[in-house]
Amino acid sequence: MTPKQPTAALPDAPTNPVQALLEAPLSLRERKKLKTRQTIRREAYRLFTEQGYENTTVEQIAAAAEVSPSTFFRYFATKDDLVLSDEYDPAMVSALLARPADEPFLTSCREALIGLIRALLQHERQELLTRMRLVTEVPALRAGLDRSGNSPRDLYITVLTRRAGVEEPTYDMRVTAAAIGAATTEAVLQWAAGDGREDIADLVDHTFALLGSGFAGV
Amino acid sequence: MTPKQPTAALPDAPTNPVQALLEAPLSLRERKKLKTRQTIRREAYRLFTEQGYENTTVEQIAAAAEVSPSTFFRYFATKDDLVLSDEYDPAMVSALLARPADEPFLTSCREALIGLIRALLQHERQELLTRMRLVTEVPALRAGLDRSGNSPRDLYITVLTRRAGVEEPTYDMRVTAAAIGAATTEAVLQWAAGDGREDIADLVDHTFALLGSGFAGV
DNA sequence: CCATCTTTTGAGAGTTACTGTCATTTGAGA
DNA sequence: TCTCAAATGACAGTAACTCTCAAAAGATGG
Repeated sequence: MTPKQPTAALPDAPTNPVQALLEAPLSLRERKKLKTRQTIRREAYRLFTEQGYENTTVEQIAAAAEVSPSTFFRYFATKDDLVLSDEYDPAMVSALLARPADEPFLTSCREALIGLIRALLQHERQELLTRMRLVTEVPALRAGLDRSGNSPRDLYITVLTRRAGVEEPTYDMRVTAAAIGAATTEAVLQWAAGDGREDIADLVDHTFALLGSGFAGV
Repeated sequence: MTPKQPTAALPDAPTNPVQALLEAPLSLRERKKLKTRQTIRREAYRLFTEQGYENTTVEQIAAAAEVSPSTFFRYFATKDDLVLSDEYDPAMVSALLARPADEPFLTSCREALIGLIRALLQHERQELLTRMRLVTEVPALRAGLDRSGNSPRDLYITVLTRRAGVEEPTYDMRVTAAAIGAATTEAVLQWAAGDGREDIADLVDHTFALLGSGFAGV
C-alpha cells in the first residue's frame, strides 16, 4: 500500500510522523535518518517555492540539504515522492477498520477522513497546505497523485477487501473504491485550494452526500 | 481537453481515426503524416509485446519506424503518449452533448460510453485491447491514465460545464465528473482484462447502477 | 517545368532524473 | 576498544526528453 520506498536504507521507516514524534525511543541512527529526511524535504519545499518545482533539480536539493544525490534517492524514490509520498495511509487504514463493519462504507470513509485531517491539522497544517498547493499547481504531481500504490483508490480497496474477509477484491469493490477515492481527492484539493479556510467536515459531508445521492440531481 | 501534442508539427491532426479514414480528402503531406504516426505506433506495439514496455527505448521504436528520435517526439510528446493518447475524446464529448440536457448525467454517460465503445470495436478492436492490456500491466501507464488533460474526469467536467451553460465548473460538477470518471476507467479496464469477451453494455450498466445506488449496499 | 516559400525532418549537443557499484564512514553492540 | 552492519558519497552509466540549425520535401504561383 505505501509508496515504494528504497527499503534497503529505510527498513523500518516510521509509519506516521505524529506517532513518530510521540513515541520517541529512537536510536541515534534513527534520529539522524528522520532528521535527514526532514531536512531534505524542508529544503526542497523552500527551493520549490523560491524557484518552482520544475526549475529545481534534485542536485540542488541534495546540495541544500548537504547530502549527496545518491542519498537523496535513498530517502525518496523519485522527485515526485517528495510531495506525493505521505505516511498517512496506515493511519487512514486503521481509522477505517476501526469503524463498525456493517456501517455503510461511505459513512466510514467520511468519519475516518474528517478525523484524520483534523489530527494532521494540529501538527503540520502549514506543510500539508504547501504540499497540496504544489499538487494542484504542478501538472506532473497532479498526475502522480493517482499513481498506483498510494492512491486513495488502492487504500479503499485494501480496506474493503479486508472488511469483507476475502482475498481478492471484487469488481464492485474496485468501482466503489475508485469512485470514492476520486471524490476524496477532489475534496482534499478543494480544501487546499481555499488555503484550508473551509471547514473540512462540511466539505467532506457535502461531498459524500453527493456520492450517496447517486448523483440524482445532476 | 485533448492530450497536449506538439502542435507545431501537427496543427490540424484529425480528430478521429475512423472519421479520418472516411473523409479522405487529404493532401499528400497529411497522408504521409498519418502514415508515419500509424507506423510509429504499430512498430512500438510490436516491440512492446516482444520485449516489454520498459525494455523498449524510444530510440529502438524510432529505428523500427525508420524515423529519427527527433521525429518521434514530434508525433508523440512522451513515450507514454503512444499508449495513452487517444483521439476519442471529441467523439465522446459530442455523444454526451447529443443526449437530452435534462437526462440524468449518469444515464447520458452510460449510453454515450456504450455507443462509443461499440463503434470503436468495429474498427480497431485488436489495437484497443492491446492498449488497454498495456495500461493495466504497466504501472507507469496506469498512473498516466489520470494525467490531467486526457482523463475521463476532465472530459466529464467539460461536458457538465457546457451543459449547464456556465463558464467555470462548480465543485459538485468536479466531484461528479471525478467519481464517474474513475468508475468509467474501472469499467473499461475490467472489460480489457477479460479480453473484451464480457458484454460491454452489461458491464457499464452494472457499474453505473452501482454509482446510482449511492453505494447503498456496501 | 521552375523558382520560391513553408513545412517536415534529421543530426547532434545538452539537461536531468534515476540506477548500480564499490569503497569509505559511522553508529551499534560485545 | 574491536567488530559488524548500516549509511553515505563518489562515480559511471542509461534513457527520456529539449533545443537549435541546416537539409530535404511538399505546396504554390508563374
